Amino acid sequence: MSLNPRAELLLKALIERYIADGEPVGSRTLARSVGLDLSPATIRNVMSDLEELGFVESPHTSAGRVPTELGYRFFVDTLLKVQPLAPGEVRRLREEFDPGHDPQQLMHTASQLLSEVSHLTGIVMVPRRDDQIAFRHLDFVRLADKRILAILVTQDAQVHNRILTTDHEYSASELEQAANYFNTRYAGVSVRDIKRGLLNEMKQASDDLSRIMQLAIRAAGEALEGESEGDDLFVRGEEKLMDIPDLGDIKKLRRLFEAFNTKRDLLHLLDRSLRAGGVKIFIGAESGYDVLSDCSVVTAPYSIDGQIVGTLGVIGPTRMAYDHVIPIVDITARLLSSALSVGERSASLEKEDQ
Amino acid sequence: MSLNPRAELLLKALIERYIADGEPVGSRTLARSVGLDLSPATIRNVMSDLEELGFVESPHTSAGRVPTELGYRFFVDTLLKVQPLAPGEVRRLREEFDPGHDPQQLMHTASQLLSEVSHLTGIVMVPRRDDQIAFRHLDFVRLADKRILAILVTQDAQVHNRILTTDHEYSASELEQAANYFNTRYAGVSVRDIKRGLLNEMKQASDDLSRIMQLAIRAAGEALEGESEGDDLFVRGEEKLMDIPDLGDIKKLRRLFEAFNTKRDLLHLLDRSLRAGGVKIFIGAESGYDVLSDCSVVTAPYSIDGQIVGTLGVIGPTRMAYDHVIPIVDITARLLSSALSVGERSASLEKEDQ
DNA sequence: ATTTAGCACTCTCGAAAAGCGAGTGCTAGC
DNA sequence: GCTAGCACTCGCTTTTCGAGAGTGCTAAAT
Repeated sequence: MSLNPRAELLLKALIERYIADGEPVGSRTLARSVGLDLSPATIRNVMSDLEELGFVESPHTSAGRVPTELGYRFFVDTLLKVQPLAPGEVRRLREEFDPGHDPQQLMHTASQLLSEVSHLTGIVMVPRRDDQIAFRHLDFVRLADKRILAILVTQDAQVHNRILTTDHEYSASELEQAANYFNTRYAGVSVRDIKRGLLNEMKQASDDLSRIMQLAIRAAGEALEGESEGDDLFVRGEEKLMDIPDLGDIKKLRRLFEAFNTKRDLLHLLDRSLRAGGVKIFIGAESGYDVLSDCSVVTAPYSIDGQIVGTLGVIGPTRMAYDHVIPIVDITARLLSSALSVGERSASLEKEDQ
Repeated sequence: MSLNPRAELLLKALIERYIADGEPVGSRTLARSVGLDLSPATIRNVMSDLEELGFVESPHTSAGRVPTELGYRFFVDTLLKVQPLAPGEVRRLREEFDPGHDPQQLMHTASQLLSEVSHLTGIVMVPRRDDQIAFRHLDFVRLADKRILAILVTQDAQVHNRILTTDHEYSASELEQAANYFNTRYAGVSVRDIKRGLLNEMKQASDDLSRIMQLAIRAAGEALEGESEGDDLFVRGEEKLMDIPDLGDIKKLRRLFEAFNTKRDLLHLLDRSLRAGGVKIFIGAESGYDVLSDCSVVTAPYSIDGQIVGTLGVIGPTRMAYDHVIPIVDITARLLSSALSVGERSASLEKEDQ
């Protein structure tokens, strides 16, 4: 679907104006704000066409025009020129990402920064895909009788832990032995492969060893899975959503906040955008979740050592400054990737983020 | 300050009614709802007295009466009879506290339950007082060059971790040696004492050992302190606050949500109620934080093996069902204490919670 | 064929006005 | 000390009205 250049220009001007002011844009205003020397009447004719095509609509007979979701979509796809970030903001972001921190902390930082810099709600999905995360280190700590604390460190330096209750009492040296065996044997192997490998192994192994290894496999499995509820999503700056006037209606807002606590829908959405590389934008109902119906979500995947492991982004009103938000999300994803990657700094960042 | 019995009865009836309906209570309504056979006019006279004393007020000339903060205070202090919890709710709470879980998870559960059962916002403060928490186990994991992951387990089976960047490269065996030394020597000692002890020790020790121990002290110190921002407070069910009609004004609500993210004020408040044992109630401005001006906070401390370590509670409208909320907070605190205590089950719970 | 000027029309928003209902305070009588 | 009655006060809702903004249409101009 293509538009004549003048119509495009006007649509662009209208959307930018609407994003800036939040009020329906009338023909006179638009005539003045756009460079072309056209009378309001002409503009009205063009608007009429745009309305026909579904790009704009008017809230009521005598208000100006407002972009529809389709209009926004066309805008971000073909009209939008993203603004380079202010150097100050880039510096700010870069400084806050201290690669010396552990992943949890980095993701926390990321969500916080996304929120602060964009003035929207920042979200970071924590990776929890056992096929992509490699095992690094396992450690047992004896608690009371038959209760053992299993600590599992993954390649990304993330620490998972879980209390196991066993039916047999293990000695400290037994535990140490099991941990050692496990550590030397499985370092660097993906968690999923370990699970498979262990299943085989247990069939062959002697009874005694097998019992301890059974423990180890439980530790590995449960430490990762048990957490799935809880620490899998960072959300910061939820309160910023209260500034969205379209959500004046508290009911909607409440449902949105419930969604933050349930997390399920949000995780699905982020998971969807995991597959597609690069910045992805969901406008209003496009997300498919009607809690997000008046919101847009801008996401970007982030990676560890080149492998995509999670998604981050922001949630805000459909009427957001996409040209500003997109680079923020983009750069934050890169910075996080780079800080998480234990290897050398990602070269792509150095090249592109100025 | 004492009231004649009839006035007390009426005040009690008025507050209960107001808590139930949320609307100013007029003399006729009150006359009907209270058992006494009095005419509205008589009630009006009593109300006039109560208003004089500052227990009630009317929003405007011709509305019913509404309790003041002083009224609520008098109510909870001397008129309130707490309702025993419904057996179903007690069972529900008890079942959810699986002592097999780790502390983080238990606290998460606690905040979730507080919110669900009370229909208010649940908060749990995570203890982080280094003088009360004993050291249990330390472990180092080598990451890339000069980056070491320190994992510290405290007596309550809480796992803390931190990435240290060192200026010297340590071998795996050096690290193991340091951890071993530390573990055998300091098991059971409070974290604060370890810090002090180490300072002395480092002056005497040889250079080589001292360097490794320096690492250990950094690990111990930073692992605990580095977390102070982030995981120190669980808040669940914030969205329930949106149902408070007194906060219809979004501005106030927004400030409140900001307070949840800042956490500072909330932590102070919870810290204050740490000292006083038992359930503590802050009504409106009593908390001293004006974000909480239209809210009440009901808190109770919880303990590990008999020693108070943290506080939990709920935040809701001043107009909340105190008789119901108080036992919820009370029992949740006990159940959490009991689940956290690695020793035998706390006897006090068994006795009192029915 | 496109653009423009003019004009009648529609609709929202805010202020002002009116009516309703709930509840009070007061006074006089029981 | 309690109650009945009554005038009065407010807040809330609905209505009315006018102003303002912006549109669509038509007819003229380029």
